[in-house]
Amino acid sequence: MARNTDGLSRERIVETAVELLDSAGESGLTFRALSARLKTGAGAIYWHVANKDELLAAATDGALAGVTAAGRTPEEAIRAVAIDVFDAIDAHPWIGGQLARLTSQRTTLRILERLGQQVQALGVPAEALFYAASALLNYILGVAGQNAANARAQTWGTTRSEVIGAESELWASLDPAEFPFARAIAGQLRDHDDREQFLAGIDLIIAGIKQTSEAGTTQTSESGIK
Amino acid sequence: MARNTDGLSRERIVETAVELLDSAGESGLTFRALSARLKTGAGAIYWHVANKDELLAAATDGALAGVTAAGRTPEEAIRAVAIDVFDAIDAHPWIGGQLARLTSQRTTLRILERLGQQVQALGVPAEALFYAASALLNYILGVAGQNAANARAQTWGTTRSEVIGAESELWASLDPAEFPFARAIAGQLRDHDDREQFLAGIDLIIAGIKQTSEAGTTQTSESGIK
DNA sequence: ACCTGAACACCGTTCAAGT
DNA sequence: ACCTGAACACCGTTCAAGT
Repeated sequence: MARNTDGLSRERIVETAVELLDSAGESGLTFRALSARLKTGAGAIYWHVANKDELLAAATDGALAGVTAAGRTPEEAIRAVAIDVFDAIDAHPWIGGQLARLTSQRTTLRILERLGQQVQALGVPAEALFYAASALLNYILGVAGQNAANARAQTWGTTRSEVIGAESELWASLDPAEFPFARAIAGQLRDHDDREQFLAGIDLIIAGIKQTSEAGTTQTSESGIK
Repeated sequence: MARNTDGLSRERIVETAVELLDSAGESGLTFRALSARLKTGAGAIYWHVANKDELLAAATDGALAGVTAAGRTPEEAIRAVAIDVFDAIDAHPWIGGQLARLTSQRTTLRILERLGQQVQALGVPAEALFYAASALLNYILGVAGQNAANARAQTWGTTRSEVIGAESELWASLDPAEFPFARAIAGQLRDHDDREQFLAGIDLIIAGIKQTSEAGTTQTSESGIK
């Protein structure tokens, strides 16, 4: 490593793309901006990277490479995987948008693998494994997408708590006949913590997985053993 | 209604945008294509619609206006909401991508309201309502995003089952040391039904919500009553 | 083998000018 | 009040030409 410091390389391109995404957001990554920062021509990048989608996938893949599954129990390990993904998105909000678009199947497959191994360790019967693990993955991807959308909706000077505060007031002022629920939880929206909310959802799914698999068979039986 | 058949109107613009999205996908909606179909100038649309984001939000909102919450039990009603969203995405794949981007907060708020009312009916304690309902919403949005991504990855002539079959074979051929889980469930991936998988996830979350709220307090107590 | 940079075929959006 | 359509300021991608 550390060879070829001056010449262009896929590694250096992806690295610079991440810098651009971190500092200027999704819309900041441009082949022109990228080539300017790399002091090269716009077309040169295409020698090392097929197109923008591949570049984004590589950037996402790199940023999530460190997702592990440490924990003394399967439950803890599942939470650890989820937290790793959450923290990565927190540090690089653009990851959320990419994950939700699935352009990087390799990345989601790796996360699914980590989750699935722990779901297996939970004692879930073989025929229920796929649905259980993918429920966790889809939930994580949903939160990822929302976080990215929230980050995108901000930018213009406002802080997160200002946005949440305004949204909470909006909910509190809705028509009581049509939106009783939103009104009732407006206060919880204002005071909630994103990470706690995220983990509460993970815990609900884990609880559901454990309970359903303890019950012996799922409601949709006769589908596994044939 | 049915007035102004010839003149441009927000209604007619949104309607035509949906046609374009349905027939040509997300990339098919262009102000040039739209104005050509409406036999008007590209700039005329801006008189009725602020920009493309607003147009997409209006299209998404319209396509999901029919989401209801019919069902004899809260569980059934939650499933009904989820199925309505799933079916709408199935019919108009571009909705998934929009929902995951949250450009249409009104739409997601309405879905959250429907889900939340039923979660309330489930007997969930007040301080756990927000997390429970948003877990369901985030899961639904996650699946929505994945469906949209799958639809996007297809287009080029291949059928859904061909794509799934190829992916299943890939999983089966992965390194057993690194991807034991993916290998184990490759068959389930091949044979699974998208709707059944989606509903299985909903059921897991419902089971988790019921079990956690029956237990009296959640792990994260002391946060609600103060 | 790798890089340059002009050119191509698009975008969303604006805006003077029309009716 | 509403519409026209040329123009602006961008995009991602290609490709002849260079080294």
